[in-house]
Amino acid sequence: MPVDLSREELERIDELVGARRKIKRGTTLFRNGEKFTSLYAIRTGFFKTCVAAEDGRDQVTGFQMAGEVVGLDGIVHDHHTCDAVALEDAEVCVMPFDRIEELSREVTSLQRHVHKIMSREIVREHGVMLLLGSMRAEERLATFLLNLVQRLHARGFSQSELILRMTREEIGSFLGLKLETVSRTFSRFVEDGIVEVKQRHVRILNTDALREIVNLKSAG
Amino acid sequence: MPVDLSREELERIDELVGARRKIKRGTTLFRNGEKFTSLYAIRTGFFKTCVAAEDGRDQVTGFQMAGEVVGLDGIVHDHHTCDAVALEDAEVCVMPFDRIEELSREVTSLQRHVHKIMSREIVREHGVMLLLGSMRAEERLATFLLNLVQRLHARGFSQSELILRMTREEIGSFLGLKLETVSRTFSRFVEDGIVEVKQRHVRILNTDALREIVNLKSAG
DNA sequence: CCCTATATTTGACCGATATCAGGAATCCCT
DNA sequence: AGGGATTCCTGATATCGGTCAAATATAGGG
Repeated sequence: MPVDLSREELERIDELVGARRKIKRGTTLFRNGEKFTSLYAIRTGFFKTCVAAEDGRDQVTGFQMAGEVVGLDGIVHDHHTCDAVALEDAEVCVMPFDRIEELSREVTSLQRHVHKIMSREIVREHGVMLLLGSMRAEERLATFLLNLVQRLHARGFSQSELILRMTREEIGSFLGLKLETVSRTFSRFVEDGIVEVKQRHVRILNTDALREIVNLKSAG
Repeated sequence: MPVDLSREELERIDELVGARRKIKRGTTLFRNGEKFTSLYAIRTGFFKTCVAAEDGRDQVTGFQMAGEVVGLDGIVHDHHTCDAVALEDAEVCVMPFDRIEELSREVTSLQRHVHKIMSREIVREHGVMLLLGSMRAEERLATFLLNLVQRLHARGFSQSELILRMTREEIGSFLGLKLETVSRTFSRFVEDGIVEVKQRHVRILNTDALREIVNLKSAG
């Protein structure tokens, strides 16, 4: 992860990373109610996090990929308040949180880094709230695709091609839509020549059209 | 704020609180794009925070009252990414963030406290995502009222009576509804004898009914 | 204390998304 | 490679909340 660190600082931070842990597709890294001990840096694989209401409803709160950190929800109450589920076989670095706190008292840049990670998550969630609170189905899906492809691109993957690791239902849960609406909206994008879709394989043919869908609507 | 601290630690933390600042109703504590310098602990008054999309749409991301902290969004990019607007004349403690970081390297309990505040905000936002993503209008408003009254009660106010500091439009923005829907939903609650509403003054007559509305629906 | 801007309520109608249902494609395990 | 389960697509219909419009109430500055 990109922080400016001296050699010595880097060595200190190596102490922080405990075991690695492999997570099989479909299994959980942690679950709502479990004791919080560590943050997890995703090395490989793809996760979703979701919260559940008492009545069984549940809401995907995010999708996380290599280089991202999960587990921040557990800090407040020493217990996790959401589930982290691997959508494909994955590997994470386990970073015991008391070690993180200890080290970040000594290594200023680590302290700063931890704060930024948490703040980034807060800002990301603001974006999701904007999406859920004010966008229409097409805008939500377009926003979702642009966000995914941008994050993948930052990791060296294609700007225009991606494989969805999640089902239509999971996309729908994240976007506040039913899976049928997700499917129909994909179909409309295909009709309009904006994307090609073969099941989980998506190729973006017209990125600008997606951007327009996001920005042009409503109060535009 | 409730942390266990020694006398000495308390004195250190006093250093942290810089000036107080008064914010007139309708004016902003900080704005999207402004340089981030400080977190703000609300002493008195009531705020909303909102994010804006390029096209002018905007989304209220939360309402904050005495004892709560605003400004966490600014940490990632050293600039704020939302507006904090006072909904009534307010006063805040300005806490320069570099002082916070400095002190929390020395005072473990402060470090822990800062982490918890950020994690709490993340968890709160998960709840909002669940609301926006999966609840119907009545459930959203019931959840909103229960949450507000619970927070007010924790501050020594009534469990059943509250004064809304925000407009129907702001409630609607927060809940992902139009103001007309908020108004109509209030009216339905009144018809059903669940609440009394006189403009901004709300009296909850049947808390359990509100709880049922939240829990009983959908997958219940 | 009045006056005007702002906020709220309510009605009628519309449209986007949900719901229900059936069938097709695909994946994954054996 | 086969087969069953899961996922996905699409159509018909229902419904919730949005939109447009107008009347009323209220707050707060002058």
